[in-house]
Amino acid sequence: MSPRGARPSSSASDERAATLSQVAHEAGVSLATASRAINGSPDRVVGEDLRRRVLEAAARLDYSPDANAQAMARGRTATIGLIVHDIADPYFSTIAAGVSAAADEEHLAVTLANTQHDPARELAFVRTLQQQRARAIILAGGRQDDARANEALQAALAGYQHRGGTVALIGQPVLGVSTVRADNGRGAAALANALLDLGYRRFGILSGPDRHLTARERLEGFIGALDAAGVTPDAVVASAFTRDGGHGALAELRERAPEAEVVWAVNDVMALGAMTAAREAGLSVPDDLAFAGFDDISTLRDVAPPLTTVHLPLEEMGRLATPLALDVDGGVREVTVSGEVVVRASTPRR
Amino acid sequence: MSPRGARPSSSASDERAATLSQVAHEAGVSLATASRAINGSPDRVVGEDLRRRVLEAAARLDYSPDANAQAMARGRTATIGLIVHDIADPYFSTIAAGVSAAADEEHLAVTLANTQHDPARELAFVRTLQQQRARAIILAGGRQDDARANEALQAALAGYQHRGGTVALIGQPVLGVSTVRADNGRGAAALANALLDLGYRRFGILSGPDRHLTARERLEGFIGALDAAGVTPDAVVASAFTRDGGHGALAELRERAPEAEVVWAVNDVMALGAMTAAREAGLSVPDDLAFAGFDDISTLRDVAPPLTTVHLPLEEMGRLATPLALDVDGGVREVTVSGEVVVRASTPRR
DNA sequence: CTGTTAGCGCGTTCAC
DNA sequence: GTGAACGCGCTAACAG
Repeated sequence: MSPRGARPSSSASDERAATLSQVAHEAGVSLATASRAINGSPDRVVGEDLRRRVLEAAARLDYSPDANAQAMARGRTATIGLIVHDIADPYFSTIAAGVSAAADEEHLAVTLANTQHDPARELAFVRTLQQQRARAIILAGGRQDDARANEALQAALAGYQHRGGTVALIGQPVLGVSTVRADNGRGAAALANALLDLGYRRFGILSGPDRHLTARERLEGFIGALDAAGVTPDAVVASAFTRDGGHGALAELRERAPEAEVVWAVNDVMALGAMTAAREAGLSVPDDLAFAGFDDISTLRDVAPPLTTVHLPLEEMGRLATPLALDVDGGVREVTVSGEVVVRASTPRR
Repeated sequence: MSPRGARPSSSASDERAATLSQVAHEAGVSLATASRAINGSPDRVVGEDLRRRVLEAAARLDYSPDANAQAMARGRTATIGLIVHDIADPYFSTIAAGVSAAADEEHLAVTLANTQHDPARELAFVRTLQQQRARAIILAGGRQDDARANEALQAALAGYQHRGGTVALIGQPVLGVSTVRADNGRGAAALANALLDLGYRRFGILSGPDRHLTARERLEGFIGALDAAGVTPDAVVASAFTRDGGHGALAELRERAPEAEVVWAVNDVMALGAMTAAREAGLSVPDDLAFAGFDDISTLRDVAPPLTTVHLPLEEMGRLATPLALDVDGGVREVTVSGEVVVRASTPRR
């Protein structure tokens, strides 16, 4: 193996990185001075000359501070944990992009945890992040109305917070921590009204799991608005909150609501899956059946016909969650973003 | 604030977590014994009785090992870094899901770095991950043929490796490290032949940036196959390797290749963007113009008409990269996955 | 402004 | 088997 890469000008180049004390030695100053020069604490009080000497020595040795040692000495890390249900889902990957961008600005590293929709894994990740002493945890994704799971999670988060960690949620504030939430009910109601305005009267609804709070909020908002207009949906079919959930549930919906003019799914991926299923069944969209969703994931830009939905600023939500999560002053805050109805060609006027 | 969460049975419950030595004290054993009992080093030589006492004490104190301290003492972390161009792009988020799953199995945490297509940021992340002493780094995304940027990156990676870090790429092996690569040339050629078989003779091509190696490999494979059949593309238009790149470049392609029967873009997101642009221009897909892509991102499941493409096992590629990245024995290995042509309705027989 | 000295929490030699 | 002591690399008092 020929030696490659950086080559310190002096002495032996070990397998391991140069340490601060080596830098200090090389610069002929004390450890403390080297530390101050390189880090420049709030009190940037190192003589310009020494400071320069240290920096040069560091460059010469290709010094790279050890974040673990710093974390240890400082008592806190520069890491933020992000827990999502499924990073491959555009909903979450967009949120992740937002969190990542915001974390970047704060010079924080992001540890990604992908639960694959498994509450047990979610719990395990909270513990792992606690071990890493992550400064904050952001939990993205709607909660379920599952007392046991929520209690376990809440206990784990409480333990984490008890030790100085801070937490934010993107979803529902059921856990007593700061939360970025979407005004699901209002958004869904607005969408329902928009569809009514367009002339739709026969609705088939693909709801998520009964206990999924986001699904429930949206469903209630939507049905409430229909109700106010004296309209009752032909059928409401529950399924998983995923693309495949929507895809698989369409057949039942058609059976139970053969007269439906429009199918509304509680999120976009479900709507897309259902739309595909409709096509597979030989239907034409939107002529035979119209479709609408919720979220406005970026994927929709290239879907035909363009899907009517409720726009949520997903990346922004990820961004917003970051300062909330980092907020140490213990206040439980709540930020609500509102959804905006976007009518597109998947729901033409009737 | 009412105290909530875990409550140690004994003494005061500090703001900070219980330490191993507290556990040792609580259990009436030495620090060393506690360490061995909880960790069970290769030499699991702690009496069953003591072991039990320690574990109980740990549970009572709600002990949570400090990963930073462990990393420090052990000399290595349990973290793997993942650098991607854009986590919101389905191509990368799917790879990320694969990496995440594989890392999970190895009990490694994943630090996510999102470069937003900026080489400078990429470099910065390599440094950050080095500071974190991440055990390995996975760089996903095709390289550019940019000597300066590549050299800088290569130097940074070499420094990282010099200090014991290991690296793997998902893309091209231009950096002298282990790589998971797709057989882009062969896949593209197979696609070209499939399109020829379907009766297409007039091709409009949306290539990526000239210096983008993945784009180039695919382009060359495709054109080579056309060539062998005595066919020359009507036009090749370069653009960004993104959805918007494809979307924006379609107009020029139509201008330069008005007779084209099919548009092939070097990746799916570009093809989708272009397809949308075609529709916006009033064309019907695939009747007026057929489309094909490359990658088979999951998004395609719900696109209409279904897009013909070359399937790449993206999640699997992320999975495969993980052991490669972790491989300490210094061998530069290369794994090639092959793409499989998938003909769908976006390219009907002519 | 700069240097000395304690730790941070844990793994790991060494002795016993 | 178990315990005592050292060190990982760095920051943060505390002195000068």
